[in-house]
Amino acid sequence: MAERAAVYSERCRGHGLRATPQRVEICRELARMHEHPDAETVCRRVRRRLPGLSLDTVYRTLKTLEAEGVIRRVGSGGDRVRFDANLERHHHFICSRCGAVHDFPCKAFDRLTAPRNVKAIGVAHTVNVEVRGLCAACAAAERQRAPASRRPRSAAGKTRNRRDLTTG
Amino acid sequence: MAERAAVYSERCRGHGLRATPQRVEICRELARMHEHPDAETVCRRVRRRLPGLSLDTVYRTLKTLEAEGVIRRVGSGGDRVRFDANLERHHHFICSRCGAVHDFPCKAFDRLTAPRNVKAIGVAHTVNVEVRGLCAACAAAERQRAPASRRPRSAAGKTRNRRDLTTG
DNA sequence: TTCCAATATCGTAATCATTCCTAAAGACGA
DNA sequence: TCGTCTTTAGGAATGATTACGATATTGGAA
Repeated sequence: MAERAAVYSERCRGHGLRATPQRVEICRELARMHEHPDAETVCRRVRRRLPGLSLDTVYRTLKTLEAEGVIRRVGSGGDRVRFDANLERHHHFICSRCGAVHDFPCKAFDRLTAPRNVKAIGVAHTVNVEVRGLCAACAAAERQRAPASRRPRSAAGKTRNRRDLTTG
Repeated sequence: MAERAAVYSERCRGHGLRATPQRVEICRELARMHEHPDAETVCRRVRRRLPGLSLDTVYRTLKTLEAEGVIRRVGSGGDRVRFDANLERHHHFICSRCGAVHDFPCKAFDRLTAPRNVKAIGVAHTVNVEVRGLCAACAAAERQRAPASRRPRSAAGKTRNRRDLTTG
């Protein structure tokens, strides 16, 4: 545990950042969470150790870590930004109806490398696969809505309550 | 031209949606644009034909089209959501520094299919690859900032001006 | 063709995540 | 120890997105 803190201190310094307790604890918490937390969730959880932590600091730190390539954003979300600090390679399933993001592992996808033509665009660091479709819940709702026939005359998707649907 | 409108009318009705002129024109404009426009850009362009178009309608329509799987969001963006209506298969390069999104084609990636374990999550529709790294501009800026040494003591990325950096 | 209920649109106001501000205090690293 | 970077507090501002009430339009039935 104590060693872990040292690990993240080193990581910060390696990126030319001061290893403040706030940054270290935010990093530790991110590494521990395998969900896709938003800034407020991170703040809430880190506050258990650093009660005075300000939300502003969390936003600043997350932005910094993203720019350094330590974490990444996920979900193409509209309402709130979510982050992914899962360092193991994994891929994403995104529900185009409710916006939920689920991780899944895939050895075959892990082996993919960027093709040559991306050199013209920039320097590639990571390659990940994004699968889109309907999550189980939305697919069930879809079947419910149109059991066998084609169209129930009304009631399109009503895409409300997009928040808090993202799970790990 | 006139036929095109009919095509999109049909497409709307095929999804159980009323074929209003607003929707039809928004669809046509999206199909024509191979960039990754945000809602406001779409609105601005469609207003050349439908001057009274409200921004609210654009937002609603984009959300509806996304839920129907006709278009998708891109970029994991924080500030504004951008959409991708490019129906040909292609993949994305995302700069983790400035957030720019670039398309690139790749036959090998086009052949990918969702692995079996996603069945537990939901029903897959599309598979796309996301490459992350530094775009040419940001990579150049990085070299400039730290020509040979390691760290210029200060000045982290300063991720400002994230907007309008997304190109097609 | 005309009518009607369901739906979509408009214009504007409200919402809400995110960022910025200042000053003061604290902490890191050399 | 010192200088500089960071954080805090506590608002306040920003700006994209969405909700709201009134009005207009659509698609199918009479």
